Amino acid sequence: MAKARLCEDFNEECRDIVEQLFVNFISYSKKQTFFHEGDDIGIMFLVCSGWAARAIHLADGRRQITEIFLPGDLFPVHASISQGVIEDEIVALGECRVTTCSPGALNEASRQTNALTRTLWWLSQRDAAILRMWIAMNGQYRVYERVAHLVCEVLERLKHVGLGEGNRFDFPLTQQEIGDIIGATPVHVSRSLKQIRDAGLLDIQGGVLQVHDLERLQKAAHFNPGYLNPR
Amino acid sequence: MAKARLCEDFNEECRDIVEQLFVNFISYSKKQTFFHEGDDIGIMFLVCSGWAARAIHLADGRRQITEIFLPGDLFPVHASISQGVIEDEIVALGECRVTTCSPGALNEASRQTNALTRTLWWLSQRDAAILRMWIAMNGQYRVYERVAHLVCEVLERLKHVGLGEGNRFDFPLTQQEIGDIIGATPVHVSRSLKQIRDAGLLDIQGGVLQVHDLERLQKAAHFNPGYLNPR
DNA sequence: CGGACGGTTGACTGAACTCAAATGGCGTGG
DNA sequence: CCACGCCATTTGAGTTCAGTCAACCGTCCG
Repeated sequence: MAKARLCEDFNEECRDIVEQLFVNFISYSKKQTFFHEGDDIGIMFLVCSGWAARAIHLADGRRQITEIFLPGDLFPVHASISQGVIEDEIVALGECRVTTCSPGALNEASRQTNALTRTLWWLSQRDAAILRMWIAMNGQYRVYERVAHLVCEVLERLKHVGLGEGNRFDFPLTQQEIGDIIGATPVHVSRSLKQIRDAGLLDIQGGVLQVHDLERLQKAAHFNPGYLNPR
Repeated sequence: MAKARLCEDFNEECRDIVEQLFVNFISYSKKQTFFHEGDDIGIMFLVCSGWAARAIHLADGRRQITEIFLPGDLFPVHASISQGVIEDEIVALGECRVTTCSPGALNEASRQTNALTRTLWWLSQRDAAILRMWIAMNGQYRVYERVAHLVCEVLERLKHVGLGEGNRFDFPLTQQEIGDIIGATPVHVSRSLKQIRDAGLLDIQGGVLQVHDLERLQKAAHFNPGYLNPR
């Protein structure tokens, strides 16, 4: 979160307010579930480092990751349990450090600072746009295109918060988890990654992803970053 | 919208406020695009009758419908144009009558009425939950399961606003449009619908869908309505 | 009457899944 | 330090699901 510059409205003032509001630090370890017992209001999380994901557990045991949270991302956690069954959970993908804040405090601050209001609006719009794009990805794209698109999106999002320099970034996902995001089996993810690797577009080694040819990768993914910058 | 009772918080007071705020009626005809020229803020639409959809146009010409708006649904429209290309549009599916309101007026009213605030929160939570479920549908389910799930979801949503009595409702979608929602070709949608029909689960005739065996349809769809009722 | 459109059906193709086995890294415990 | 087991990944072979191409039908509308 060091040099986050999410959107145009996120200025120094915003940063200061956020840093004053989000004070409690928590660390989650790989596969640990974010949990905050029975509160109706929920609690706001801001990712400092590492990745987290929201996942749906389907009736037949399959799992779908519906959102990933990268450094700088803000999201509410409130238990989503229906008839005693956890339908919707948030889980750390690798080590993940976050800070927290009550939604009330954030709303209060937002009432007093227009730039913060607009930043929160921007974030919610962007998150919704990502959800819609993932619907399109899963509905329309081939598996290797989805893998490529995911990488492009993550890289673009990381660049918004000053990470991903040299088209290189920490990539904690297993192929199983990639499959849970794009709706494919780990076997097919492996094959698709091999295709992309063999085409010289990227490499993954030791949890670090290096994009070699961003332009061709984006073309292969039909990636257009417009949806990540709502106005 | 006659006897809408969306969530617990949507009471008589809310209904009165909404009826006072949303005064301008507009009708859109089949395939007509919702349009409101160059405003940054956007404008709020409330569906009175008929269906509308938000669709993404992908680089290769394919189309993905990412949201459908049924009677009682509230959504903002603001031009989503990047580099002169329409990426995201809202279009009528059949005849669609709506009312409009400025977001500012709605926010102002919400500041004064807690029940309205909570209703708006409930709506946004539910919409996000639907987006996430659609990601899961497109990622994990077989095409005939997706078709069944879509019907279950629509029926459940219609029942929230007092429609769908007798498990019967107006269904304006073409098979092409169903395919644009669930990520399938119209040919395969036709086959899947035939399967579902032949199993005696539902019938579509003259733009009216009749569910014959809701329980078995829900089972075939792995449908669990929990996500449509955020708390 | 003719054309456009939506829906149905068949034959074929191709993408992605399943099942299965083998590899290699990594951490734990002897 | 080594052996072992676990986990993630890779690869192969066969199957199934869904897409493509194409023909045909019915209806609605100009």
